[in-house]
Amino acid sequence: MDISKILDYIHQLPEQSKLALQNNVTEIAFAKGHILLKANKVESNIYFIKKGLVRAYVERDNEVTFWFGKEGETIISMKSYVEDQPGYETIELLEDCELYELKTENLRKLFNEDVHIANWGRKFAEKELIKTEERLISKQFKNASERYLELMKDHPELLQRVQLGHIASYLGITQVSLSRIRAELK
Amino acid sequence: MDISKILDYIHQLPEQSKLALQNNVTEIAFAKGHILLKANKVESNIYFIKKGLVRAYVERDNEVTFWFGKEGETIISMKSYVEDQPGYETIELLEDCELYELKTENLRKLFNEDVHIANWGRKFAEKELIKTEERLISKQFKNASERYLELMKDHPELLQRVQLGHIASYLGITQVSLSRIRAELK
DNA sequence: GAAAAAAATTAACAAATGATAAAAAATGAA
DNA sequence: TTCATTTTTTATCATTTGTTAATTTTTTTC
Repeated sequence: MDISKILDYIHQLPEQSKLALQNNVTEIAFAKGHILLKANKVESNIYFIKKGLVRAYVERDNEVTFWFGKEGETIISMKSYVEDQPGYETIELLEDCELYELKTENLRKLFNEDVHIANWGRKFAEKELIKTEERLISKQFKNASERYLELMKDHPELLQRVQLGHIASYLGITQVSLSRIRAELK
Repeated sequence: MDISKILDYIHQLPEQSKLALQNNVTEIAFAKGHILLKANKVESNIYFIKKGLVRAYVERDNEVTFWFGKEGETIISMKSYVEDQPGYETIELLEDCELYELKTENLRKLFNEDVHIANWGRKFAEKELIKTEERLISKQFKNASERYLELMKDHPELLQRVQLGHIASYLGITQVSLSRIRAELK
């Protein structure tokens, strides 16, 4: 998905504002397995995914995957981006990826100069917020197998592209539990 | 908490922009038990809490409380505010409340006219996003009693002001489970 | 302050999920 | 292809959380 489409997909922008953003973006590619972003560091770039798939995880006793990003989606260390503080997430590439890179610093400048871009940034955060809130609510009153079915319905392609251990972690259960759930559904 | 402080608390605003917002705000009060916002309706106002306490819940077989708002916080039906669609949450007043009311329509106008207000709105969504994401992650790798201890640490006053059934629901467990956890901690 | 109503706790048993280990299946490298 | 490695499944038992119902405590109302 090319950058112009990605930007508009987040929120429609006037041509001039879109160009201002595009002028600050550079293309970059990494191989599967690459760690794009490390936890506990202030990250100074954000990325848009042109092609490929990544996951965000938090490291504890085990790794907890809490987000998958694919074509058209945006990779951000929220804490870095919002509060200039070290982030809690690590981003790992699950496939070879082509990315668009944008320096946070430049984006901030644009936010202050262009009301359309400021509102575009607002829309981005608001949409992400709704998605996250819906997942939280789903986690609160659906059991593991309902959440699995929901994921199958909403993002069937993930099950083809991501190994089950990561899916299980994303659903908040162990891989063994997920295997059991899948067996029961047959 | 008065409106000027609430607005700045979300994100510092130039005096003129703050006044523009304040000019669109009216004060209003409701009694404990009042339903401020109903699920499945498009809501045309947002509210800032001057005084009091509210909860947001989703209705399923049971009620699932997923948010508490107190002095200084903002009451929004996210779906209404962001996508002009009926929201999923109902807002109930847990105490007598004094609120500041702001018409979504007027806020949208201000977002398009004033870059400072647009960025203020962006910051609001971003901060809420981080809070929600942290709760999601916490839900993903902490068990019920760890989540209870976390809530006690971060928001001890809630335990004084909110009945345990709502707390249990917020933590994603039954009230009976919460009682058991509290008994074990003694 | 007593009675009624609501909220919180306790107990017993059921169901869901976790932990560990072993086996089977799939994937990748030589 | 074949061997080694990784991923997934299966099985068993332990732990956590849910369900229901009864009891106690707290709050509200008259």
